[in-house]
Amino acid sequence: MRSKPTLVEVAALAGVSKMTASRALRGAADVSEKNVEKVLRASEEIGYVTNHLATSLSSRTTNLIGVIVPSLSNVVFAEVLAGISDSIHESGKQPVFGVSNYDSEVEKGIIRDMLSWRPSGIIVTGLEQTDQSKKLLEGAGIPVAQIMDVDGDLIDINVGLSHIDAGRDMARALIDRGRSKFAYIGSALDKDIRARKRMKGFKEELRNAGLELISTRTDADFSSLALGRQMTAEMLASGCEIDCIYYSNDDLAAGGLFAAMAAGLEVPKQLLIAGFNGLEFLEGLPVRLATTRSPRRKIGSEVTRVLLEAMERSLTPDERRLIFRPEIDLGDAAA
Amino acid sequence: MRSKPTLVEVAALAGVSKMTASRALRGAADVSEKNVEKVLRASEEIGYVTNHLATSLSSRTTNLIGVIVPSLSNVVFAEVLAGISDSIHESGKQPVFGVSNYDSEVEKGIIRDMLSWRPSGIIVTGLEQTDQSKKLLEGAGIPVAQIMDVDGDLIDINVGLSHIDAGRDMARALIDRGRSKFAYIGSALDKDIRARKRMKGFKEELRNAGLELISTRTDADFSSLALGRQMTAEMLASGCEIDCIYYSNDDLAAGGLFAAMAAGLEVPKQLLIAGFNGLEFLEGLPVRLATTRSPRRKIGSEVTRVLLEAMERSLTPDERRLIFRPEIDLGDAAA
DNA sequence: TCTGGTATCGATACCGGTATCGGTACCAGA
DNA sequence: TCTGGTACCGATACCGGTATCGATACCAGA
Repeated sequence: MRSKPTLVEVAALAGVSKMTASRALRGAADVSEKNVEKVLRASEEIGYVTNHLATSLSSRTTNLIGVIVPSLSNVVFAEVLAGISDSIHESGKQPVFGVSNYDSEVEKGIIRDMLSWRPSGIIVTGLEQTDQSKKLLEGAGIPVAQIMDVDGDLIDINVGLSHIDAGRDMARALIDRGRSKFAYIGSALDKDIRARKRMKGFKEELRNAGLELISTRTDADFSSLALGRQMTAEMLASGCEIDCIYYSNDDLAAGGLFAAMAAGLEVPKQLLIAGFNGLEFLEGLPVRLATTRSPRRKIGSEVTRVLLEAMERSLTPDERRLIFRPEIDLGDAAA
Repeated sequence: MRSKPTLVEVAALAGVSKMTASRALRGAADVSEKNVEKVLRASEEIGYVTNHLATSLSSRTTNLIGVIVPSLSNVVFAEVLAGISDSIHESGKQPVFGVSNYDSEVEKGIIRDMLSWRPSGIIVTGLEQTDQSKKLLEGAGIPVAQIMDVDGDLIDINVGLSHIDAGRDMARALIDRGRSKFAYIGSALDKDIRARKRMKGFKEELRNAGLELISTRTDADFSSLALGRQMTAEMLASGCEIDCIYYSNDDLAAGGLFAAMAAGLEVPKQLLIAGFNGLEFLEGLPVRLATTRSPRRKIGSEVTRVLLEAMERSLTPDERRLIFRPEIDLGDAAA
C-alpha cells in the first residue's frame, strides 16, 4: 500500500514543473492549453487526488464550514442541515457536521476540534453557548452564525425565529379560536432551551388574557410519540378539565392525539392539540393538529447565504440578523 | 483581525523551542515538568488552538473518519451516525459526515472530497457504489467499510444485514401467522436498493410457499406517513381482497394503519400491517404494527470498532464481515 | 533593429506543525 | 577520574501544496 501520488509525480509524468501542474489542476491562468491537457491526463492516469491538508495549509484558507447541531435524531436539525447542504453546494464550500447532544461541554469540545481545522465559517445552534465557547468563537477570526433562536444576544450572525413569540402567537391563536382551559405538556425542557422559551411566551400570553395553565406535565426524557401519548393519557386520567393542550413539539402532540382518541375524545372539537415545528408526518395523521411551521430549511439556506456573504465583505448589523415569523397552522381546528 | 497564534508564539512566550512546545502540548515524553507547565500556561494565555492542517500534513495521518449516508431526514441513518459518533469518541478520531441524497454521482463527489482530506478510514452506505467510486476507495490505502447491506461483494469491511433474508423472514413469519392474501406497498424503490432487496426476498419466500402478491403499489416519492396512507387507501378502495400488507418501511406502514382505520378495518385482525426498521415511533401508535428491528445503532458502533481495529492490524476475512440477523416483531399480531 | 507587452513557466520561500537525530547536562557505577 | 546511561532540548529537514516574482520566448509596433 504505497502512499498516494503527489502533485510532483503528476508534474513529472506530464513533463512540467509542479507549479504548472498545480495551476493546471486548479484551472488557474498562465498555463497553455497543451499543458493543461497533459497535466489533466497525467493526473487521471495515476489517480491523483488533491491533498487538501497541504492546499489549505499553504493557501491559509479552507473550504470548510463547521456546523454544530444538538441532535440528528431530531428531524428538525436534519432538515436544517439539508438546507445548509443544498445552498452551500455551488459555493465550493463543504459543510462539516458536529453533534453536541444538547451538552454544552460537548459542544465546546466540538467547537475546539472544528476550529483546529481552520474552517472559513461556523454555524452553531442557539444563542446559549458557554463563555468559553463564545470566546473561542469570537477569537476564531471567522464569521460565526447562531441559528434557530433569536431571543438573546448574538455573537456575529443570527438567523432564526423568536420562540418566545412563537409561544405567544400560538396562545393568542388558540384563545382566538375560543379555547380557555389550557394545559401544557413538554419534555426534556432542561436541555431544550427553545422549548422552554415557547412555553414562557405561551404562559405570558395566557396571563395577558387573564388565563392560567390548568395543568402542566413535563418529563426529562426526549420527546417521542410514546411519551406524548403516555403523558397525555395520565393528564386526561387525572380528570382536570381542559379543552386545549400545548405541547413542546409535534412528536409529543401526535402522541397526545392517540391518547385522546383512546380516551374517546374528539379532536379538535373537545380537545384541541397544538404542537410545534410543522413536521411533515403530521400530514399523515388521522387528524390535522395545530402547529407552528418553523422554517427549518429556510433557516438552513439563509444562514448559509449570509455566512458566505460575510466571508466576502463586512455586513451591517441589519444584515447580520434574520428573524423569521413562523406561520401558525391550526389544522382541523381552523375550520 | 490578526491571524491565529501559532506554536512558535506559544514557544516564544514560554521561553522554549517550538519543538519543546509541540511535545508539551501533545503530552509527549522528553519534556520537563517545569516546561510542560510553562507551555500550557503560555498556550492558555494567548488562546492557542492547534492547527490540525499542519499537524496532519506533517505527521501524515489524520484523526478523521469519513462517513457517507444517503439521507439525514431518514431517522435510520441518523441513528447509525449516532452509533458511530458514540463509539468513535474515545478513540480520539473524529467522524466527518457526508450526505449523498441517494445519488451515486453525488456520492462519488463526496468520496473524492473526503479522500482529499486524507481520512484514516471511511464508511459508506450500501454495497453499490459506481466503479469509479470503488476505484477511488480501493486506491485510498485506508480501511473502507460498507454498511447496512451484506447482499453482494464487499470492498474491504462490511457490516450490516441481508435485506433479502429480512424480506424472506418476514414473509415466513407472516405466513406462519396464517396470512395468505398478501399485498406490497413501497416507495422510492428506484433509489432505495435495500428496500428492493427486501421486496425481492419477500416475494421469493411467498413463491416458495406457493403464494403470490395479490396487489402491489409503488411510488417514486420518498416514504412518508401521508404517502403510505394515501397508497393504502387507494389499494383498499380498489377492492382487492387481502389480509396483509408488507411495506417498504415503517413510515409507509404507519400511514397504512391510519388508512385502514379510516376504512373501518381492524388491525391486525382483518389486515396485518408489516413495516421495516422497528423505529421508535411505532411504540406510540394506537396499534403495534409488525416490523423487523434493524440493528441500526449496533451497526454504527460495530463498524466503528472493526474499522478502528483495521487501522491497527490486518484483519481476517471473517473479521471483515459482520452479518446481523434482525429480529422480527409481530407487534399486536403476535398475540 | 530595438522596445515593450503578453503569455507561459519554474525556482524559491513559505504555511505550521512533527520526525529525527544529534547535542548537553547530570548522575551512578567502575 | 572516566564511562555510560538517562533526561531533556533544539536545529534541521521535511509533509504537499500555493504565492510570488523573476526569467524566457515571441510578437507587434516604433
